[in-house]
Amino acid sequence: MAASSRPGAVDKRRLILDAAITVFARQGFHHCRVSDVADEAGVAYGLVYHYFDSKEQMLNELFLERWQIMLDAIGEIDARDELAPREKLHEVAGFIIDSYRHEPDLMKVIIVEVTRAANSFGRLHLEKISEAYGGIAEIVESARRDGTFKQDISAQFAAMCFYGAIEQLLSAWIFDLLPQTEEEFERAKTLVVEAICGGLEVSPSGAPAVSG
Amino acid sequence: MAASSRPGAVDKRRLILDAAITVFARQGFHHCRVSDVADEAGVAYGLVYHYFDSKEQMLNELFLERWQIMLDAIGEIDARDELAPREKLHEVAGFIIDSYRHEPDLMKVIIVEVTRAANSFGRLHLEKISEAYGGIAEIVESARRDGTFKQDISAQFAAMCFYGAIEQLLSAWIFDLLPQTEEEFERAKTLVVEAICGGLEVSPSGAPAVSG
DNA sequence: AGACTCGTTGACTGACGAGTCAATCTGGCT
DNA sequence: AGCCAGATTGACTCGTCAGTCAACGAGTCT
Repeated sequence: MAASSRPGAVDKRRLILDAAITVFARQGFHHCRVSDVADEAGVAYGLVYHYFDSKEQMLNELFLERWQIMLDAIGEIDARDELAPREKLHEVAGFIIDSYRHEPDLMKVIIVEVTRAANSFGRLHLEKISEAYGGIAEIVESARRDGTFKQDISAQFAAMCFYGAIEQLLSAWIFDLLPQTEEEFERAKTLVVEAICGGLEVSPSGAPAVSG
Repeated sequence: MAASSRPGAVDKRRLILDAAITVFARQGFHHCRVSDVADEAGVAYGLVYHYFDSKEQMLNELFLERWQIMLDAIGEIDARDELAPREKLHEVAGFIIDSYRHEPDLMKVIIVEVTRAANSFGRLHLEKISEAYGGIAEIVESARRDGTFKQDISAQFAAMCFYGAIEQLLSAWIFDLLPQTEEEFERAKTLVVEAICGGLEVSPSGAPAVSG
């Protein structure tokens, strides 16, 4: 595509996309100007339109690029037969949480401007977003089949609860409502799975978790 | 305040606010014009500014009005000592789900444009939003104290998971990803509590849930 | 050197839409 | 009737900003 001609040259396209992440995360997609992105990238206004058709297309591309990586990850995790259902969900939670840990701005943009924007932008990507729910649902479904998970909670429903819990955690971090330390991120991976799979209540007859 | 003079007259302020709910829900806050709201209300453009300072103030008011009702409801539920923790959470989930059932447009606006809009608008109301998490956390906290809920999952954390699961369900309904029938709404109330309190996994030693 | 291509520039345009305001209406009161 | 206060109207202003475009630069090839 672009900038493939001179090898030494910086990939301006990538540069602009990265600047967009920073600006969208800081000011929000609606409250920033294209010129803010150009300034952040240290590039002329017009160059943005040399590489992208519109402001939306940038957001578009940021979302699709990252979301596909997540979809692939979920698919791979589901395929690992050696893992128990709870372990699979732990891997999924871990992947999403690590995504936020390593690229908080990008995840913030994706969640705030796309995933949670039911009107306007998110609608376009509803299908892609749903694929993630579907991937998680498959993990749950196979756990229901082998008797590990309860029958009376549908896989789709369970997937929503699980994903919703994780996204709420990310939101809480984004909002600075929960502490963001390395330990907290690690603890969260285990706890969110424990909360959803094992439940908040202590085991009925006082049995100390799974012993077999 | 306004229109209290002539008793027979329609409360135009309320009329405009209701129109705003419809328009914001349909087109999204950012993608609608103030004139759309005026048209929907069957009122002149200028009248909107007679009753409200700005477009944002309308959203502001819609959110605060409804959210306060929810905060009060959560407080009252928490105060009912005759209820077990799980029953309290069932009441909370029920209240939120019924809110959506009875006023889907309003809840859609609140969730999409305020609650889930970390940048821009939501930031202003972070404190109010957090109060809800705090209210749910208190229910969880008392359950931890009396030994019903696990010690190793903090109340704040648990509250996030619980609220996140519910909000994701509402989102799924808003997006038309899950069926919206009376039965589904009722089932969801029980299932979301079952998922979070009891967990997705079947009870360890095969004990058939809480029998007491 | 001259010509050609593609990256780069930033001033400019054109549309859009939030918010203003002077004029008009309505109904009550004296 | 004449006056007043508050409701109602909608044309207009004015700033903002997405997107355009003509010009410029920097390599490359002949």
